[in-house]
Amino acid sequence: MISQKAKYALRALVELAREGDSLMIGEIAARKHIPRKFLEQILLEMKRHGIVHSRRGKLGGYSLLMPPDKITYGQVLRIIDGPIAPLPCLSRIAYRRCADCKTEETCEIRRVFARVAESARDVLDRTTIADSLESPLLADEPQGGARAMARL
Amino acid sequence: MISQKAKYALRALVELAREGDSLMIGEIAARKHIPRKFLEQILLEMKRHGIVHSRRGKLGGYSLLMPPDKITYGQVLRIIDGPIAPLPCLSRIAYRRCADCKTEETCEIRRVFARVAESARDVLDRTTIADSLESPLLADEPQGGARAMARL
DNA sequence: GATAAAGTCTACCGAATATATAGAGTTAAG
DNA sequence: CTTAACTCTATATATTCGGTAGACTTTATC
Repeated sequence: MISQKAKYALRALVELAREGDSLMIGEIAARKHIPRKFLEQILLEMKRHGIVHSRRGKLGGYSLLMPPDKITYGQVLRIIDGPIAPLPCLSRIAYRRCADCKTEETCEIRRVFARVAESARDVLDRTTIADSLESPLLADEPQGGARAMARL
Repeated sequence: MISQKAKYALRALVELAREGDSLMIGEIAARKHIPRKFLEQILLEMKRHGIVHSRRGKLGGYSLLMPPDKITYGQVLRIIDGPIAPLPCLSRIAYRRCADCKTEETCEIRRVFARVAESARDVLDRTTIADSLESPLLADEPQGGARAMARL
């Protein structure tokens, strides 16, 4: 399960992309039903990672710093929730050996989760905020992969 | 990230499958470096779900109740860690609406995570304990499904 | 330059979850 | 009837999650 925080982050970014312009934090919070002070922390972190830009003072607000089709789900999730990999020894951003694992080559379960990680990245690193922008009613696949949208 | 507990469960099941016979809990714990009392709880839960069988008393021990190629990774992970789905509204075993989501049809992020869930299940529900049994050196695909192994 | 309204930063907090430990109880073999 | 296994329930401890609080800084406008 992804965290509530990550959901908030993604929805806020989608909202900023929809608006196309600067939005006040309170306005985003109200529209997406996100606790305002919590959203502050989230956007601040997005700012530190160069995803959004902010302006202070009256007439302040947040806006996207990168074009929506350059912001991937994977990027956002790694910032908020940390590694996508299901095992620390499979993480690209925060590799750690599994404490109780003698050698990775003979780990019985590593190869299985490597495939899970790979397919999760395949989706998350190719899907962008822009892909979530289209009207949900005539929603089509992100970029042509009809197979990917199959049942469930 | 999957939990430590799930890793223990999977490794213990692989060890039981390797042994092919009954094994004492202490023996499994020693071989796989799993805290003994923690493993007790795990195996008890596996027993409640019909995965393993136990015998009490002297000469007691645990053994698999199902053949290793019928025990999937997905099955074990759902018992120990709960839903595989990244969002509660995408879970098959524990569906819950996202509290802050008006309608699922218009949720901006749901469709993306539906694809992640699908591909994770694709791997986890097709891979079994038996697939982790082969010598890691001449490791090949789980069961011939070349598609499942496809690039990335 | 005072005020109001926005973002910034740091700290804290309660509840839940993760990772175990402890110990008394039950069963079965010898 | 003793020993050695599994069984069950409770407890402990640390970390994470989801959120609040409040003081501070910046900027537009009067």
